[in-house]
Amino acid sequence: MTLGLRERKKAATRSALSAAALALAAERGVDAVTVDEIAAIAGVSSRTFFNYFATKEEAFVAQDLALAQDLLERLHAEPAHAPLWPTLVRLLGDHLDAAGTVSPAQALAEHAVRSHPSVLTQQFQQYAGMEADLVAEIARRTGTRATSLEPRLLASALVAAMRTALETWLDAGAVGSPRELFQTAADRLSLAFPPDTPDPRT
Amino acid sequence: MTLGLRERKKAATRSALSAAALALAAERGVDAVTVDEIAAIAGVSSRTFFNYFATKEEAFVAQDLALAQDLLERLHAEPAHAPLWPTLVRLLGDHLDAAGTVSPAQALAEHAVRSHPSVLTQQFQQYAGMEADLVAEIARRTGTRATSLEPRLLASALVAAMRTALETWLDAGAVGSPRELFQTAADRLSLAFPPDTPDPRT
DNA sequence: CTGCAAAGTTGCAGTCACTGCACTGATCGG
DNA sequence: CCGATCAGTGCAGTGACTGCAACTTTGCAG
Repeated sequence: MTLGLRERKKAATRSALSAAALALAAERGVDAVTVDEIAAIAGVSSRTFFNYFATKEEAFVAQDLALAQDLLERLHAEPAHAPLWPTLVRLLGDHLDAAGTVSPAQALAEHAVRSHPSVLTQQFQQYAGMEADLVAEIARRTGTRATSLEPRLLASALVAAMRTALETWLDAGAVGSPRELFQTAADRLSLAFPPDTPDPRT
Repeated sequence: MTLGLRERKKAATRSALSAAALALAAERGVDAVTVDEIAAIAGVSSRTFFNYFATKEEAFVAQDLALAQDLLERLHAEPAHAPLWPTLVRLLGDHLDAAGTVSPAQALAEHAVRSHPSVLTQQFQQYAGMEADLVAEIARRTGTRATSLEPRLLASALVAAMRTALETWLDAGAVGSPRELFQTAADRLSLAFPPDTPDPRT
Protein backbone atom coordinates (compact mmCIF):
# COMPACT_ATOMS: atom_id res chain seq x y z
CA MET A 1 0.00 0.00 0.00
CA THR A 2 2.69 2.47 1.00
CA LEU A 3 4.63 3.54 -2.05
CA GLY A 4 8.30 4.44 -2.10
CA LEU A 5 9.53 7.96 -1.55
CA ARG A 6 10.10 8.41 -5.25
CA GLU A 7 6.54 7.56 -6.16
CA ARG A 8 5.11 9.72 -3.42
CA LYS A 9 7.19 12.68 -4.52
CA LYS A 10 6.05 12.25 -8.10
CA ALA A 11 2.43 12.12 -7.06
CA ALA A 12 2.92 15.22 -4.92
CA THR A 13 4.55 17.15 -7.75
CA ARG A 14 1.84 16.15 -10.18
CA SER A 15 -0.85 17.19 -7.74
CA ALA A 16 0.91 20.47 -6.96
CA LEU A 17 1.19 21.29 -10.62
CA SER A 18 -2.45 20.65 -11.45
CA ALA A 19 -3.61 22.46 -8.32
CA ALA A 20 -1.46 25.48 -9.15
CA ALA A 21 -2.73 25.47 -12.70
CA LEU A 22 -6.37 25.33 -11.66
CA ALA A 23 -5.95 28.00 -8.97
CA LEU A 24 -4.16 30.42 -11.26
CA ALA A 25 -6.65 29.90 -14.06
CA ALA A 26 -9.66 30.33 -11.78
CA GLU A 27 -8.14 33.53 -10.45
CA ARG A 28 -7.13 35.38 -13.57
CA GLY A 29 -8.36 33.43 -16.60
CA VAL A 30 -6.96 30.58 -18.59
CA ASP A 31 -4.81 32.28 -21.19
CA ALA A 32 -3.26 34.71 -18.73
CA VAL A 33 -1.48 31.75 -17.18
CA THR A 34 1.90 30.59 -18.44
CA VAL A 35 3.56 27.27 -17.84
CA ASP A 36 6.48 29.09 -16.24
CA GLU A 37 4.23 30.51 -13.54
CA ILE A 38 2.52 27.21 -12.83
CA ALA A 39 5.86 25.49 -12.49
CA ALA A 40 7.23 28.26 -10.29
CA ILE A 41 4.32 27.96 -7.84
CA ALA A 42 4.67 24.20 -7.77
CA GLY A 43 8.37 24.66 -7.08
CA VAL A 44 9.74 22.96 -10.17
CA SER A 45 11.19 24.11 -13.46
CA SER A 46 9.00 24.62 -16.48
CA ARG A 47 10.86 21.81 -18.18
CA THR A 48 9.67 19.47 -15.47
CA PHE A 49 6.09 20.52 -16.08
CA PHE A 50 6.28 18.83 -19.44
CA ASN A 51 7.57 15.66 -17.86
CA TYR A 52 4.16 15.40 -16.23
CA PHE A 53 1.76 16.86 -18.77
CA ALA A 54 1.98 16.82 -22.53
CA THR A 55 0.16 20.12 -22.82
CA LYS A 56 -0.75 23.01 -20.58
CA GLU A 57 -4.41 22.13 -20.79
CA GLU A 58 -3.82 18.63 -19.52
CA ALA A 59 -2.92 20.04 -16.12
CA PHE A 60 -6.29 21.74 -15.82
CA VAL A 61 -8.24 18.52 -16.20
CA ALA A 62 -5.84 16.12 -14.49
CA GLN A 63 -8.12 15.63 -11.53
CA ASP A 64 -11.09 14.72 -13.68
CA LEU A 65 -8.96 12.20 -15.47
CA ALA A 66 -8.10 10.55 -12.18
CA LEU A 67 -11.81 10.38 -11.30
CA ALA A 68 -12.65 8.86 -14.67
CA GLN A 69 -9.97 6.21 -14.33
CA ASP A 70 -11.28 5.39 -10.91
CA LEU A 71 -14.73 4.94 -12.40
CA LEU A 72 -13.45 2.55 -15.02
CA GLU A 73 -11.66 0.51 -12.41
CA ARG A 74 -14.78 0.19 -10.36
CA LEU A 75 -16.72 -0.96 -13.39
CA HIS A 76 -14.05 -3.53 -14.08
CA ALA A 77 -14.36 -4.77 -10.51
CA GLU A 78 -18.08 -5.39 -10.80
CA PRO A 79 -19.19 -9.03 -11.02
CA ALA A 80 -18.98 -10.27 -14.58
CA HIS A 81 -22.69 -10.96 -14.93
CA ALA A 82 -24.10 -8.02 -13.07
CA PRO A 83 -27.04 -6.50 -14.96
CA LEU A 84 -25.35 -3.99 -17.23
CA TRP A 85 -27.64 -1.03 -17.47
CA PRO A 86 -28.45 -0.54 -13.78
CA THR A 87 -24.80 -1.07 -12.90
CA LEU A 88 -23.64 1.56 -15.35
CA VAL A 89 -26.25 4.04 -14.22
CA ARG A 90 -25.29 3.52 -10.61
CA LEU A 91 -21.57 3.92 -11.22
CA LEU A 92 -21.99 7.02 -13.35
CA GLY A 93 -24.28 8.40 -10.69
CA ASP A 94 -21.60 7.88 -8.07
CA HIS A 95 -19.17 9.60 -10.39
CA LEU A 96 -21.43 12.64 -10.55
CA ASP A 97 -21.88 12.65 -6.79
CA ALA A 98 -18.14 13.09 -6.48
CA ALA A 99 -18.39 16.15 -8.69
CA GLY A 100 -21.20 17.52 -6.56
CA THR A 101 -19.35 17.39 -3.26
CA VAL A 102 -17.29 20.52 -3.78
CA SER A 103 -18.83 23.86 -2.91
CA PRO A 104 -21.04 25.47 -5.55
CA ALA A 105 -18.63 28.39 -5.75
CA GLN A 106 -15.69 26.16 -6.43
CA ALA A 107 -17.66 24.07 -8.87
CA LEU A 108 -18.60 27.14 -10.83
CA ALA A 109 -15.08 28.56 -10.79
CA GLU A 110 -13.68 25.32 -12.09
CA HIS A 111 -16.45 25.14 -14.62
CA ALA A 112 -15.46 28.59 -15.87
CA VAL A 113 -11.95 27.31 -16.42
CA ARG A 114 -13.21 24.23 -18.20
CA SER A 115 -15.52 26.29 -20.39
CA HIS A 116 -12.54 27.89 -22.04
CA PRO A 117 -12.23 26.60 -25.62
CA SER A 118 -8.73 25.21 -25.28
CA VAL A 119 -9.57 23.42 -22.05
CA LEU A 120 -12.90 22.31 -23.41
CA THR A 121 -11.25 20.39 -26.21
CA GLN A 122 -9.06 18.64 -23.68
CA GLN A 123 -12.18 17.81 -21.72
CA PHE A 124 -13.82 16.33 -24.77
CA GLN A 125 -10.78 14.27 -25.51
CA GLN A 126 -11.09 12.86 -22.04
CA TYR A 127 -14.74 12.05 -22.50
CA ALA A 128 -13.73 10.32 -25.73
CA GLY A 129 -11.14 8.23 -23.97
CA MET A 130 -13.56 7.37 -21.23
CA GLU A 131 -16.14 6.42 -23.81
CA ALA A 132 -13.67 4.17 -25.62
CA ASP A 133 -12.89 2.36 -22.39
CA LEU A 134 -16.58 2.08 -21.64
CA VAL A 135 -17.18 0.58 -25.06
CA ALA A 136 -14.47 -2.00 -24.50
CA GLU A 137 -15.87 -2.98 -21.14
CA ILE A 138 -19.45 -3.12 -22.38
CA ALA A 139 -18.41 -5.23 -25.34
CA ARG A 140 -16.56 -7.57 -23.01
CA ARG A 141 -19.57 -7.99 -20.78
CA THR A 142 -22.16 -8.41 -23.51
CA GLY A 143 -20.02 -10.57 -25.73
CA THR A 144 -20.31 -8.17 -28.65
CA ARG A 145 -17.57 -6.62 -30.71
CA ALA A 146 -16.18 -3.26 -29.64
CA THR A 147 -16.33 -2.16 -33.28
CA SER A 148 -20.02 -2.88 -33.67
CA LEU A 149 -22.76 -0.33 -33.32
CA GLU A 150 -24.47 -1.73 -30.25
CA PRO A 151 -21.94 -1.18 -27.43
CA ARG A 152 -20.85 2.09 -28.97
CA LEU A 153 -24.33 3.49 -29.06
CA LEU A 154 -24.94 2.46 -25.49
CA ALA A 155 -21.71 4.04 -24.27
CA SER A 156 -22.05 7.25 -26.22
CA ALA A 157 -25.66 7.72 -25.15
CA LEU A 158 -24.73 7.21 -21.52
CA VAL A 159 -21.78 9.56 -21.63
CA ALA A 160 -23.94 12.10 -23.41
CA ALA A 161 -26.52 11.80 -20.64
CA MET A 162 -23.88 12.30 -17.99
CA ARG A 163 -22.35 15.28 -19.71
CA THR A 164 -25.75 16.82 -20.29
CA ALA A 165 -26.76 16.33 -16.68
CA LEU A 166 -23.52 17.89 -15.49
CA GLU A 167 -23.84 20.92 -17.73
CA THR A 168 -27.48 21.47 -16.90
CA TRP A 169 -26.64 21.28 -13.22
CA LEU A 170 -23.81 23.78 -13.58
CA ASP A 171 -25.92 26.16 -15.61
CA ALA A 172 -28.52 26.06 -12.85
CA GLY A 173 -25.92 27.31 -10.37
CA ALA A 174 -24.58 24.02 -9.07
CA VAL A 175 -27.29 23.70 -6.47
CA GLY A 176 -28.59 20.33 -5.37
CA SER A 177 -27.25 17.11 -6.75
CA PRO A 178 -26.37 16.49 -10.38
CA ARG A 179 -27.27 12.88 -9.81
CA GLU A 180 -30.99 13.59 -9.89
CA LEU A 181 -30.70 15.12 -13.33
CA PHE A 182 -28.66 12.20 -14.54
CA GLN A 183 -31.19 9.78 -13.11
CA THR A 184 -33.93 11.53 -15.04
CA ALA A 185 -31.93 11.39 -18.25
CA ALA A 186 -30.98 7.76 -17.68
CA ASP A 187 -34.58 6.78 -17.00
CA ARG A 188 -35.52 8.31 -20.28
CA LEU A 189 -32.79 6.49 -22.16
CA SER A 190 -33.60 3.22 -20.44
CA LEU A 191 -36.63 3.07 -22.72
CA ALA A 192 -34.19 2.54 -25.57
CA PHE A 193 -31.87 0.30 -23.58
CA PRO A 194 -34.05 -2.04 -21.50
CA PRO A 195 -32.40 -3.42 -18.36
CA ASP A 196 -32.42 -6.94 -19.72
CA THR A 197 -30.42 -6.05 -22.81
CA PRO A 198 -27.15 -7.58 -21.66
CA ASP A 199 -28.44 -10.83 -20.28
CA PRO A 200 -31.76 -11.77 -21.87
CA ARG A 201 -32.02 -15.29 -20.49
CA THR A 202 -34.43 -15.12 -17.62
CA MET B 1 -26.39 35.79 -55.67
CA THR B 2 -23.10 36.72 -57.30
CA LEU B 3 -20.73 38.12 -54.74
CA GLY B 4 -18.20 40.85 -55.36
CA LEU B 5 -14.67 40.12 -56.43
CA ARG B 6 -13.40 40.68 -52.91
CA GLU B 7 -15.72 38.10 -51.40
CA ARG B 8 -15.02 35.56 -54.09
CA LYS B 9 -11.29 35.92 -53.63
CA LYS B 10 -11.61 35.47 -49.90
CA ALA B 11 -13.66 32.33 -50.34
CA ALA B 12 -11.12 31.01 -52.83
CA THR B 13 -8.21 31.68 -50.50
CA ARG B 14 -9.99 30.05 -47.60
CA SER B 15 -10.82 27.03 -49.68
CA ALA B 16 -7.27 26.81 -51.06
CA LEU B 17 -5.82 26.95 -47.56
CA SER B 18 -8.02 24.21 -46.13
CA ALA B 19 -7.54 22.05 -49.21
CA ALA B 20 -3.77 22.43 -49.04
CA ALA B 21 -3.83 21.64 -45.33
CA LEU B 22 -5.88 18.49 -45.79
CA ALA B 23 -3.84 17.28 -48.75
CA LEU B 24 -0.52 17.80 -47.01
CA ALA B 25 -1.71 16.14 -43.84
CA ALA B 26 -3.18 13.16 -45.65
CA GLU B 27 0.08 12.72 -47.52
CA ARG B 28 2.65 12.93 -44.77
CA GLY B 29 0.89 13.12 -41.43
CA VAL B 30 -0.55 15.95 -39.39
CA ASP B 31 2.40 17.16 -37.35
CA ALA B 32 4.83 17.03 -40.24
CA VAL B 33 2.91 19.92 -41.76
CA THR B 34 3.75 23.52 -40.95
CA VAL B 35 1.62 26.56 -41.45
CA ASP B 36 4.34 28.01 -43.66
CA GLU B 37 4.02 25.14 -46.10
CA ILE B 38 0.25 25.30 -46.20
CA ALA B 39 0.35 29.01 -46.86
CA ALA B 40 3.04 28.61 -49.52
CA ILE B 41 0.95 26.07 -51.45
CA ALA B 42 -2.11 28.27 -51.21
CA GLY B 43 -0.02 31.16 -52.47
CA VAL B 44 -0.29 33.45 -49.49
CA SER B 45 1.94 34.37 -46.58
CA SER B 46 1.79 32.46 -43.34
CA ARG B 47 0.59 35.61 -41.64
CA THR B 48 -2.43 35.58 -43.90
CA PHE B 49 -3.22 32.03 -42.88
CA PHE B 50 -4.02 33.32 -39.42
CA ASN B 51 -6.34 35.90 -40.85
CA TYR B 52 -8.51 32.99 -41.94
CA PHE B 53 -8.02 30.39 -39.23
CA ALA B 54 -7.32 30.90 -35.56
CA THR B 55 -5.34 27.67 -35.31
CA LYS B 56 -3.68 25.25 -37.69
CA GLU B 57 -6.19 22.57 -36.79
CA GLU B 58 -9.11 24.73 -37.79
CA ALA B 59 -8.02 24.51 -41.41
CA PHE B 60 -8.25 20.73 -41.33
CA VAL B 61 -11.89 20.69 -40.37
CA ALA B 62 -13.07 23.83 -42.18
CA GLN B 63 -15.08 21.84 -44.69
CA ASP B 64 -16.94 19.89 -42.04
CA LEU B 65 -17.82 23.14 -40.37
CA ALA B 66 -19.35 24.41 -43.57
CA LEU B 67 -21.39 21.20 -43.86
CA ALA B 68 -22.60 21.51 -40.28
CA GLN B 69 -23.67 25.10 -40.77
CA ASP B 70 -25.53 24.07 -43.87
CA LEU B 71 -27.33 21.43 -41.84
CA LEU B 72 -28.38 23.94 -39.22
CA GLU B 73 -29.67 26.28 -41.89
CA ARG B 74 -31.77 23.55 -43.39
CA LEU B 75 -33.23 22.72 -40.01
CA HIS B 76 -34.05 26.35 -39.51
CA ALA B 77 -35.82 26.39 -42.87
CA GLU B 78 -38.12 23.51 -41.96
CA PRO B 79 -41.76 24.38 -41.24
CA ALA B 80 -42.17 25.47 -37.64
CA HIS B 81 -44.52 22.65 -36.69
CA ALA B 82 -42.92 19.79 -38.57
CA PRO B 83 -42.73 16.67 -36.40
CA LEU B 84 -39.41 17.09 -34.65
CA TRP B 85 -37.90 13.64 -34.33
CA PRO B 86 -38.44 12.40 -37.89
CA THR B 87 -37.28 15.73 -39.27
CA LEU B 88 -34.07 15.65 -37.26
CA VAL B 89 -33.37 12.06 -38.21
CA ARG B 90 -33.91 12.84 -41.87
CA LEU B 91 -31.68 15.91 -41.86
CA LEU B 92 -28.88 14.20 -39.98
CA GLY B 93 -29.19 11.27 -42.37
CA ASP B 94 -28.77 13.63 -45.31
CA HIS B 95 -25.77 15.08 -43.56
CA LEU B 96 -24.19 11.64 -43.34
CA ASP B 97 -24.99 10.92 -46.97
CA ALA B 98 -22.87 13.90 -47.88
CA ALA B 99 -19.99 12.36 -45.94
CA GLY B 100 -20.52 9.06 -47.74
CA THR B 101 -20.26 10.45 -51.25
CA VAL B 102 -16.48 10.71 -51.35
CA SER B 103 -14.48 7.63 -52.29
CA PRO B 104 -13.73 5.14 -49.49
CA ALA B 105 -10.01 5.80 -49.94
CA GLN B 106 -10.43 9.52 -49.53
CA ALA B 107 -12.81 9.08 -46.63
CA LEU B 108 -10.28 6.92 -44.82
CA ALA B 109 -7.38 9.27 -45.56
CA GLU B 110 -9.33 12.20 -44.21
CA HIS B 111 -10.41 10.15 -41.27
CA ALA B 112 -6.77 9.39 -40.50
CA VAL B 113 -6.10 13.10 -40.39
CA ARG B 114 -9.09 13.71 -38.17
CA SER B 115 -8.08 10.89 -35.86
CA HIS B 116 -4.99 12.78 -34.86
CA PRO B 117 -5.36 14.04 -31.28
CA SER B 118 -4.93 17.71 -32.01
CA VAL B 119 -7.40 17.60 -34.87
CA LEU B 120 -9.74 15.40 -32.90
CA THR B 121 -10.16 18.03 -30.23
CA GLN B 122 -11.01 20.56 -32.90
CA GLN B 123 -13.54 18.10 -34.26
CA PHE B 124 -15.13 17.68 -30.88
CA GLN B 125 -15.35 21.39 -30.43
CA GLN B 126 -17.25 21.50 -33.66
CA TYR B 127 -19.63 18.79 -32.55
CA ALA B 128 -20.15 20.79 -29.38
CA GLY B 129 -20.99 23.93 -31.33
CA MET B 130 -23.32 21.99 -33.56
CA GLU B 131 -24.99 20.46 -30.54
CA ALA B 132 -25.45 23.86 -28.93
CA ASP B 133 -27.14 25.16 -32.05
CA LEU B 134 -29.27 22.03 -32.20
CA VAL B 135 -30.34 22.57 -28.61
CA ALA B 136 -31.34 26.14 -29.33
CA GLU B 137 -33.38 25.12 -32.34
CA ILE B 138 -35.04 22.20 -30.57
CA ALA B 139 -35.90 24.40 -27.62
CA ARG B 140 -37.38 26.96 -29.98
CA ARG B 141 -39.54 24.35 -31.67
CA THR B 142 -40.73 22.57 -28.57
CA GLY B 143 -41.23 25.69 -26.52
CA THR B 144 -38.86 24.50 -23.81
CA ARG B 145 -35.90 26.28 -22.32
CA ALA B 146 -32.50 25.72 -23.89
CA THR B 147 -31.05 25.37 -20.41
CA SER B 148 -33.37 22.56 -19.39
CA LEU B 149 -32.56 18.90 -19.55
CA GLU B 150 -35.04 17.86 -22.19
CA PRO B 151 -33.78 19.54 -25.39
CA ARG B 152 -30.19 18.97 -24.33
CA LEU B 153 -30.66 15.28 -23.84
CA LEU B 154 -32.39 14.95 -27.18
CA ALA B 155 -29.66 16.85 -29.00
CA SER B 156 -26.75 15.14 -27.32
CA ALA B 157 -28.25 11.70 -27.87
CA LEU B 158 -28.79 12.44 -31.55
CA VAL B 159 -25.32 13.84 -32.08
CA ALA B 160 -23.90 10.86 -30.24
CA ALA B 161 -25.82 8.54 -32.54
CA MET B 162 -24.52 10.33 -35.61
CA ARG B 163 -20.95 10.32 -34.39
CA THR B 164 -21.17 6.66 -33.45
CA ALA B 165 -22.62 5.72 -36.81
CA LEU B 166 -19.90 7.63 -38.62
CA GLU B 167 -17.11 6.06 -36.64
CA THR B 168 -18.50 2.56 -36.96
CA TRP B 169 -18.83 3.05 -40.68
CA LEU B 170 -15.25 4.30 -41.00
CA ASP B 171 -13.90 1.46 -38.90
CA ALA B 172 -15.65 -0.96 -41.20
CA GLY B 173 -13.72 0.44 -44.14
CA ALA B 174 -16.11 3.13 -45.34
CA VAL B 175 -18.10 0.71 -47.45
CA GLY B 176 -21.80 1.16 -48.05
CA SER B 177 -23.73 4.05 -46.59
CA PRO B 178 -23.28 5.43 -43.07
CA ARG B 179 -26.91 6.40 -43.19
CA GLU B 180 -28.07 2.84 -42.60
CA LEU B 181 -26.09 2.63 -39.39
CA PHE B 182 -27.44 5.95 -38.25
CA GLN B 183 -30.96 4.84 -39.07
CA THR B 184 -30.48 1.76 -36.90
CA ALA B 185 -29.17 3.84 -34.02
CA ALA B 186 -31.91 6.41 -34.40
CA ASP B 187 -34.59 3.74 -34.44
CA ARG B 188 -33.21 2.45 -31.21
CA LEU B 189 -33.18 5.87 -29.61
CA SER B 190 -36.66 6.63 -30.88
CA LEU B 191 -37.89 4.29 -28.16
CA ALA B 192 -36.75 6.93 -25.70
CA PHE B 193 -37.86 9.87 -27.82
CA PRO B 194 -41.21 8.90 -29.34
CA PRO B 195 -42.07 10.68 -32.60
CA ASP B 196 -44.97 12.47 -31.00
CA THR B 197 -42.87 14.07 -28.30
CA PRO B 198 -42.77 17.54 -29.83
CA ASP B 199 -46.36 17.78 -30.98
CA PRO B 200 -48.57 15.41 -29.02
CA ARG B 201 -51.91 16.63 -30.32
CA THR B 202 -53.11 14.07 -32.84
C1' DC C 1 -10.90 57.67 -65.41
C1' DT C 2 -9.55 59.13 -61.00
C1' DG C 3 -8.98 59.59 -56.37
C1' DC C 4 -10.23 58.16 -51.81
C1' DA C 5 -11.76 55.02 -48.29
C1' DA C 6 -12.26 50.32 -46.82
C1' DA C 7 -10.43 46.01 -46.57
C1' DG C 8 -6.96 42.39 -47.49
C1' DT C 9 -2.00 41.11 -47.35
C1' DT C 10 2.46 41.07 -45.64
C1' DG C 11 6.96 41.35 -42.99
C1' DC C 12 8.75 41.88 -38.59
C1' DA C 13 9.47 41.42 -33.92
C1' DG C 14 8.14 39.17 -30.02
C1' DT C 15 5.92 35.69 -26.74
C1' DC C 16 5.07 31.25 -25.45
C1' DA C 17 4.19 26.20 -25.90
C1' DC C 18 6.77 22.29 -26.41
C1' DT C 19 11.00 19.00 -27.46
C1' DG C 20 15.58 16.55 -27.55
C1' DC C 21 19.79 16.33 -25.23
C1' DA C 22 23.21 16.22 -21.96
C1' DC C 23 24.07 16.59 -17.21
C1' DT C 24 23.36 16.66 -12.06
C1' DG C 25 21.62 14.90 -8.03
C1' DA C 26 18.41 12.10 -5.34
C1' DT C 27 16.49 7.40 -4.44
C1' DC C 28 16.68 2.45 -4.49
C1' DG C 29 18.20 -2.29 -4.21
C1' DG C 30 21.70 -5.06 -2.76
C1' DC D 1 27.85 2.01 1.15
C1' DC D 2 27.99 1.48 -3.93
C1' DG D 3 26.36 1.26 -8.37
C1' DA D 4 22.09 1.48 -11.16
C1' DT D 5 18.11 4.04 -12.02
C1' DC D 6 15.33 7.81 -12.63
C1' DA D 7 13.45 12.49 -11.68
C1' DG D 8 14.80 17.38 -12.26
C1' DT D 9 16.99 20.95 -14.89
C1' DG D 10 19.30 24.23 -18.21
C1' DC D 11 19.86 25.10 -22.88
C1' DA D 12 19.12 25.51 -27.53
C1' DG D 13 15.90 25.18 -31.04
C1' DT D 14 11.35 24.82 -33.67
C1' DG D 15 7.04 26.34 -34.68
C1' DA D 16 2.38 28.29 -33.48
C1' DC D 17 0.33 32.55 -32.93
C1' DT D 18 -0.19 37.94 -32.23
C1' DG D 19 0.07 43.10 -32.63
C1' DC D 20 1.66 46.57 -35.42
C1' DA D 21 2.83 49.31 -39.13
C1' DA D 22 3.39 49.54 -43.85
C1' DC D 23 1.66 48.43 -48.43
C1' DT D 24 -1.52 46.80 -52.15
C1' DT D 25 -5.91 45.77 -53.98
C1' DT D 26 -10.86 46.49 -54.49
C1' DG D 27 -15.15 49.18 -54.22
C1' DC D 28 -17.28 53.26 -55.15
C1' DA D 29 -18.35 57.71 -56.08
C1' DG D 30 -17.55 62.02 -58.63
